[in-house]
Amino acid sequence: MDGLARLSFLVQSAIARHAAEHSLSLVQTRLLGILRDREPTMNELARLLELDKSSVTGLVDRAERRCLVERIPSPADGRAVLVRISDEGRSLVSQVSVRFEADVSKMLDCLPVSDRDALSRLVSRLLVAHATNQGVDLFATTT
Amino acid sequence: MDGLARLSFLVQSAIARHAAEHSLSLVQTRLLGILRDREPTMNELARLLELDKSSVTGLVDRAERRCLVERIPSPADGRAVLVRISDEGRSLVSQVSVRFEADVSKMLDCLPVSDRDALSRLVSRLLVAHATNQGVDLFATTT
DNA sequence: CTAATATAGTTGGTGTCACGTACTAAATCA
DNA sequence: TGATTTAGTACGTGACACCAACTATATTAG
Repeated sequence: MDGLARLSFLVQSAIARHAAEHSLSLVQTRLLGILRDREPTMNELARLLELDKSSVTGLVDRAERRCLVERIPSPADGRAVLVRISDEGRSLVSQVSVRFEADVSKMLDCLPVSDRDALSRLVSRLLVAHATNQGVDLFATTT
Repeated sequence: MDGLARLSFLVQSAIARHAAEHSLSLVQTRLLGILRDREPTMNELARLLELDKSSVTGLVDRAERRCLVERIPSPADGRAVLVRISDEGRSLVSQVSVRFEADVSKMLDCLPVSDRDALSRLVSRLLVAHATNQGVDLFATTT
């Protein structure tokens, strides 16, 4: 299934294109996307992004320099830091997201509605399937 | 349709994981994937990868240093250079591709066969749809 | 309660990757 | 033939990713 790979490159480049309109990189956009509904520690962020923790330090540094996110000392753990998205960060990522979704809709326009629903259902199911596998993987690798 | 974005990150990270087993980056792998059935000039390569031509120089430099590709002077144009994949490059990319496809099949295992076919059909159709749009875009921008 | 260990995060060094600009050489146009 | 376009490279900069080493806080053992 080579098609999935090619589709993923298309999707990524669409996101990157809209992100670039706001001088955001793909990774910065992904960071902000994750922070929309979470306030994780650096460590959790590294796990969510599948990055080394030292990579996350630089990522958050650059985002913080642009006032897109904020480091908050964790009240629960003196070592830990919570990362919180700023209003500006939230605004930027939502603009990118809106434009990207417009792109996707346009691309889906050529499909009949029933196919669109089918696709949506299949994609969700794949994500769920992966999430469970991921759980297993994590369990396996951390043991 | 946030799902498509998340799926694309999953796919990319799966490819990256298998590529890393052979010390290949995602971009290097993509380069080799493109070269499997083509022998483009640097310029065409830049268009295929949607990169600046100066970026392609470095990309091919690093691949050539590892003997994964070869620069061939174009017989038709004294300025141009053709990029050809080597046997080793072909072998590496095919190994990555095999493992990735195994991943995908495993992920698809939890879907009924009819859904798998449906997904495959939908993905192909999206790619075709995009290709035509892309064609239009290219026509528009190059005119 | 202190000493050993584990954990959270940063720092510094290296390499990949992407871009813009400036350049060389070959092709094309006038 | 002289001017302009085109293919590719060189160089400088910055984002990004990793590893190894380090600091500081937490946790655990004795």
